[in-house]
Amino acid sequence: MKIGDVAEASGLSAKTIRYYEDIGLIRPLRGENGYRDFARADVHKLRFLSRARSLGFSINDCRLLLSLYEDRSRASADVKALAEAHLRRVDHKIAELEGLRGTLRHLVMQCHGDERPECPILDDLAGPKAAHDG
Amino acid sequence: MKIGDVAEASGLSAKTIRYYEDIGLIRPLRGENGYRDFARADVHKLRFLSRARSLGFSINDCRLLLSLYEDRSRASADVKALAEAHLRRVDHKIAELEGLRGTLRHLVMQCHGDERPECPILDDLAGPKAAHDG
DNA sequence: GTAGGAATTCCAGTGACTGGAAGGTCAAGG
DNA sequence: CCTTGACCTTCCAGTCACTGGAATTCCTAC
Repeated sequence: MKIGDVAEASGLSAKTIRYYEDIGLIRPLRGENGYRDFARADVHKLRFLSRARSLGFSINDCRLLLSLYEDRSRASADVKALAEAHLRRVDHKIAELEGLRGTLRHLVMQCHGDERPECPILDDLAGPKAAHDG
Repeated sequence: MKIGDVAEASGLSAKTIRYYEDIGLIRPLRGENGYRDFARADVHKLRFLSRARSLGFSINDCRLLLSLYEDRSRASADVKALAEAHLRRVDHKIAELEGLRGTLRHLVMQCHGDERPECPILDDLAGPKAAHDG
């Protein structure tokens, strides 16, 4: 199977697949013409990677997940721990963004948004200013 | 004012401040010894940048915000438009993360997380498998 | 034989820094 | 006068996960 077909089958771009080979996530065979020749297992791995990446796992997590996936004697606890750690990171990120969204919303609401220069958004960014000292 | 003091006053690292000069956000003077010599206006700008960055505005947005800030005849509508666009990006990102969090939570809950190898998380990542073909 | 599409490699760029090396400057202390 | 140590300087490399593009080769069809 050539890289274009694999790209279509996995949902990853050919560029990304070559990159994944570069960093050692997959090791496709090569044909006589130098073209990569992907086995079914490679395509399977790439679909696995595609899904894991879409869930926001880092490449490093993906590497670990793949090795756990291929380890028939793994403990599901190891996988769960990884997923939980990632979930906590996602929770944290969401909380951070929600905080920032609150501030942004507040600022946007306060700004009348017309042709005049007065702007509470810029005033906020500029920070507290002494009353007597413009 | 030297870079260390400015770093403390602005909440940015000295490295970051040098970087901001590199990309043209600020232009501090230089003393005879080659050290940067920050004016009050520079510190003010850096605090502005620090705050804008902490609200998630990109460096490019910051550049625009700064120029609007310094343009006495700006229209607040321009600032508001920028902030609203950013707010939409944040909303979008939160929605994306929330979707992915739902999936992760679901998977984590389904995984018993013990010493056995059976793992719904890995099964999900591996994708649909034909029933007769392991 | 020629056009095209798809494959190859390699280099550079993204965003916003961060780390580290190698060296210059300054104030204090012996 | 010399050293120590904190601070400053520049420059290069690395981060993360790709992505774009150039130059070249391969295969297929007409």
